[in-house]
This record gives sequence, structure tokens and C-alpha cells, in this order.
Amino acid sequence: MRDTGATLRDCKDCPIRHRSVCARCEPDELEKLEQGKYYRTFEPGQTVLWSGDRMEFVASVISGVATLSQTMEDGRTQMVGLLLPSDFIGRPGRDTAPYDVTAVSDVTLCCFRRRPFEELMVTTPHVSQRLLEMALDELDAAREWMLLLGRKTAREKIASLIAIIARRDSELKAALATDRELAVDLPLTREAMADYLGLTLETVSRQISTLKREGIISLDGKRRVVIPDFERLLDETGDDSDGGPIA
Amino acid sequence: MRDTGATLRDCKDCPIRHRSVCARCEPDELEKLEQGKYYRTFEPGQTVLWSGDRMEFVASVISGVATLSQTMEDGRTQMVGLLLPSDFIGRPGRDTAPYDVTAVSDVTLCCFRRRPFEELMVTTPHVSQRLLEMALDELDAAREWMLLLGRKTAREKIASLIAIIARRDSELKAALATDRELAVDLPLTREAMADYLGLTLETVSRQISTLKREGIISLDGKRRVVIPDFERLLDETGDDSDGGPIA
DNA sequence: GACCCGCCTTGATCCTTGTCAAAAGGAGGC
DNA sequence: GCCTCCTTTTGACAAGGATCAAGGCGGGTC
Repeated sequence: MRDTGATLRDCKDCPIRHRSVCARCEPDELEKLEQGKYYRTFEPGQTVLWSGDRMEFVASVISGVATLSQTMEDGRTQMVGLLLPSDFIGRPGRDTAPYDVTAVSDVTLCCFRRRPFEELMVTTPHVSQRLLEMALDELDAAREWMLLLGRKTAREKIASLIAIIARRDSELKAALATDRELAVDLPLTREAMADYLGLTLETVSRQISTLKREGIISLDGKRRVVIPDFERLLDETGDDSDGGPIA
Repeated sequence: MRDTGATLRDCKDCPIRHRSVCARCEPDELEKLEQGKYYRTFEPGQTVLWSGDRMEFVASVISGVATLSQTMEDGRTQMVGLLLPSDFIGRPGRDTAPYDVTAVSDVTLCCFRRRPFEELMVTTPHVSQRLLEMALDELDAAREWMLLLGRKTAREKIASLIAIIARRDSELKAALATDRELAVDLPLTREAMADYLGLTLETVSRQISTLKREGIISLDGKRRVVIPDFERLLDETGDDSDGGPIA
């Protein structure tokens, strides 16, 4: 929770400028936003927000990975979202957090106090427009995840997770060459993957071992996955050939 | 797909006026909307939209129940949303349907051609504001469903489904008296419930029988469920006592 | 009333995944 | 270098839910 200070002060140089909630803003709107923002950082494992907490701020993820998760009374946990750079935390018009937000890696957030932000939304229509787009995209992602959780086998779940991370990774870097060897870092522990996929960590480990044994992936250390043939991995996801679920 | 004609012409008398996408509209905005709208009806089992179809219109559900679902190549199906009166169909800025939309009962929709609606959104801010609210609510519902799909047992899933339908039902009618006997109609077949819950229809049937045997619910016909003690049903959902999942 | 068809229930069995347990890596501290 | 802690792997076994297979109910039609 230390302040990163002056290192990231200017919105124009912000790495997520074109994809975040402020992506559509005009220079004058950006200036207004710039007034109220402040940075916060979190270390791996640190909790950003507890479910039920009052939300004093909203934020965009600038760097790092955080998770959104729900826990039942007896400890069963389900991850309901993965927060990556440019993703937005918080919901205008709601003042308690519905989920736990936990940093997985070192995370830097660009925060705004909630009230001022809500007022700002009224005066800068480009923010609410963008927020609607982002909410609808998240809704699609959540629904795709419902198919995975409800109907896919453990093997398909693992293949899907790796494919999704690989696809997002390559989006960040360059166009995806499906026929080229590809390597991705899994930002999650086996347990976090299990919580995301609705499995146990043992099953995750076993399925990864099986995919490795069959040559569909290989491991470089525990966390780095090499994908010799992306198409072949996609065959294991249960989705139809053009990548998404039939949808 | 027959036109209901003149029966529902006036927005002021619309049963979903205060909860739909136009809930926030001022009289003058409503007038603009009124120009472009038209009604369509669908019979049980009829498909409103196939996934992949061009979406020529957006719509609000006025009456009846429809489902949103995804199907995998081999036929596995997952329902990703239940569309009830006031729910919105369609996504501004996207022109192919991401999911199948199917009428479960007789359904009446209030439709707008998509392009004019999108233009309208720009000129009537109250529509996009309301759409953002609705999208965020749906996102919460989807995430609650992810917990159910990923972590709940078959028994908890059934109990949760009945509790959710009961709660929504009583919202429509009056305040929920948790200690009073309560009866709800399940608008879904066993198979549709299975698709919603990520189970097979046999498991759904067995769990309903078990809950009945234990006196937690009783059946009046196949579709009507009587809940003698709502609290006791809630105990079986796996959620914490105040109703929602810990969240 | 008899027949049909769709929906639902129930039973027997199988199989995927969860549970419990132990051991193997790997990273960091002393 | 060695120890400790945490993550991951692997094994043996149990169990929850799926699958396969009959039947039963109920609402329509003729």
C-alpha cells in the first residue's frame, strides 16, 4: 500500500491509456480525471478489498494480476474474475464490495475516490460509455466461463485456461501465429487455477501432467508452459474450431 | 411471431415501465422511444434468436420467460441467463447474437430496430445509464451463478434455484414473508433446470425427490413447489444466512 | 375410453473427480 | 551447504453425479 509517488504521474504516458475506462476520454476530460487520481501498489497475496468492505475508491489495474473471488462459509472458493492491466475495479452506485479482490503478483492501481468519480461520470459521458462497453465484455466473459464451469471436463477446463491466457498474452504482444511455438507464463498457482476452474488443485496438477505426457504442452519450470501446436491445444478445449465456444 | 397489435400500445401503461431499460426516461424521451417500438410474440419452445444470427433488433421482455444458452459441438448445453419480464435482449455495438435465445413460455417482446436504437442511446442518456445499471446487475448475477456452477453440490444447486425463483416471484408480488408458506411455479422443465445448473435431468429429478422426501419442499403437480419453511430451504443452498452467497 | 407422446421418476452401474496422504522439488534464510 | 517452508506431483481410495435403461404419469387427440 505504499505510494509509487511520481513515477507514473502523467496519463498521456499511461500504459493502459487506450484500453482502460478512460480510453474514450478527450484531453479535457482526461485533465479532469488526472486531478483526482492516486496510485496504490499491492504485494502478491495482499488483499485489495474484502467482500463486504465499504468501497471508498474505484480503480484501474495498471500492472500486475489480481483476482476476484467468492468464498462460502465452509471455505469453498470460486474465482469469478481475473483482473488484468486495464481492468476496472468497483461499481458506481454500490458502496460495499461484493467480492474479495486479491493481488496475485505485484499490482499497481490507479485509484479515484468513489464519490468524486461518480460525479465525474455524469459530466464526462465518455467514461460511462466506456464503462458500459467494459461491463458488457465482462458479462460475455462471465457467460463463457459459465459454460466452462457447468459443462466442460477437467481436461477441457485446463486446456481452455491455458488457451485463454495464451491468447490474451499474444494480444498484448503481437498477432498470434497459431502455427508457431508459443510460451506463456501462468500467473496463477495450481490452487488459484483450481479455484478459477471449479476443480481441486490435485486434479489441476494431474491434468497438466497428462497434457504434458501427451505432448500437447510442455513445462519449463512449474509456471511456464510451452505450446508446440496451438491448434492441437484448441482441439482439447471443447470449443469449436474458430476459438470461441459455439456462440 | 404474430403481432399483438394494438393491445399494448401505450408505454405509460407498460407493466415493465419502471424496471426496464426505459425506466429512467423522461416523458419526452419516452415519446421518442414510442415511435420506433413494435411488439412480437413467441410460443413456448420457439427460438427468438440463434447464436450467430445477425441481430436486427434489441428488445425488452414484457411478459413470459426466455432463456439464453450456449451449446457445444457435441450437444452439451449450458444456460447462461434467464430472461424475465423487464430484461433486455441485445447488445448495442454488436451485430451478431452471442447466444441462443429461446422462449420457454408465451413471450411478448417490445422491440426496436438496432440501428435507430443505438442512435437513440446517444441522444437519451437515461437509456444508456439504465443499461449500464442493468448490465452490472447481470454481471453480479452471472458471478453468483459461477459460484453455484463451480462449487455447489447438486443438492445445493437445486435448493438455490428454487430459492432464487421464489425470491424473484415474491419481489414481483409483495414483500417476502420468510416464515410464511410460499408456493412458486417453476417455469422450467427438468431438462432446462439441468442446463441451468450444470447437471443432468436425472440428477435434478432425484434431488427434487430427495428434498421432497425430507419435507423441505412439497410438490403440487410437477411444476408447482410449496415451501413450508423458507429459512430451512435457505439452509440447503450453501449460502450464508442473510441470503446471498458470502459476498 | 383408448392411445400417444412428452415429461418425469427411479433403479443399476460406471466413471470422473474429490479426498486423504505422502513425498518430491524449489526458493530463500542462516 | 543445509534447513525449512511452500508448491507441486503422485498414489490409493471414496463418492457424487453421469449414463444407460425401464416405467409411470398426465394431457392431448381421435
